[in-house]
Amino acid sequence: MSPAPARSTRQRAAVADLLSRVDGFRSAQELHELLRSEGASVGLTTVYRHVQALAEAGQVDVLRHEDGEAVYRACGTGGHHHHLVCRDCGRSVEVEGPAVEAWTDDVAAQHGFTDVQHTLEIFGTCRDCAA
Amino acid sequence: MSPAPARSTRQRAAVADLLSRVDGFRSAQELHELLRSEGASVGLTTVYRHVQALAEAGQVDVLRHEDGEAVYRACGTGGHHHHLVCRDCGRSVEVEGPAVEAWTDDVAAQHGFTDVQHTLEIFGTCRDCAA
DNA sequence: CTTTCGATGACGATGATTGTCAAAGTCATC
DNA sequence: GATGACTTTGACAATCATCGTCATCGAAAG
Repeated sequence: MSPAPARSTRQRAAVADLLSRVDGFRSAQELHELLRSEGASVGLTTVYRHVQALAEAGQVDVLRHEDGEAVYRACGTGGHHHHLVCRDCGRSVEVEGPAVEAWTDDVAAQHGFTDVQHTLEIFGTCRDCAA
Repeated sequence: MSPAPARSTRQRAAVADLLSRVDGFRSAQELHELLRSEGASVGLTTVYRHVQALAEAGQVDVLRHEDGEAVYRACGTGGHHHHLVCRDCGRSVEVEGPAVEAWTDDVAAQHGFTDVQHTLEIFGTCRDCAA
């Protein structure tokens, strides 16, 4: 198999750049809107493709709103972490919880589960949105 | 406002009963399939309605697969708890983590977030499915 | 039994996501 | 700078879960 070249295109750069500038979780549709409003015309399909590629590459984190819509965010830390997300504005804080990691592995092992992963997200209303 | 009558119908009973017999998370579509295969004909729309009503009433738990599909399960414990879910067969174990609850509230408070909730699910492969 | 009104379900509508494929762009090479 | 091979793009159609509609059915009360 070929090592996947990954060409640099205007669209790829635009999506990656936008994600790095926004400090909250956004849906593909929202990102598409933002790009258009900034004058950078990128097809919706392309936004989906890049956002998913970045997610698979581990460069952005994905989670789901209550309604199931996928939202994306570029995170500073490359390692494993969780999020404290404002349910109003989408702004989020990256948090780590070593104790939680250990606990989940423990629980899984106790019940004979292997190949363990977990999801942990905290939702709330941030100070600004509480106004 | 009226106190919501909630009539007892064959369909309502069938959905509730099925959920109580199945020990794993199932999607509305899967539940609909199961009901049909058991001979109990219930409309898909009706399955959706009951499953959501039960979820709002706190009688079943909801979570989302990776692909965003909602899956439901009737849980024994009424209180707040989390799940250890087999990603192959959907079977799940209810677990509690008092330490985690405290930690999430703590973290949220530190960052000025209020009205806090959280989701925590552990995915793995159960012993049976590891074969 | 009859009336009343919520419950049902076939069907269409919605909305996010994915598949398709011709046209345009990128990169290595000449 | 031009060329060719191969990738990426994006308009559009297709999927798929889920929700809205509304005529019809059935449970419960009188």
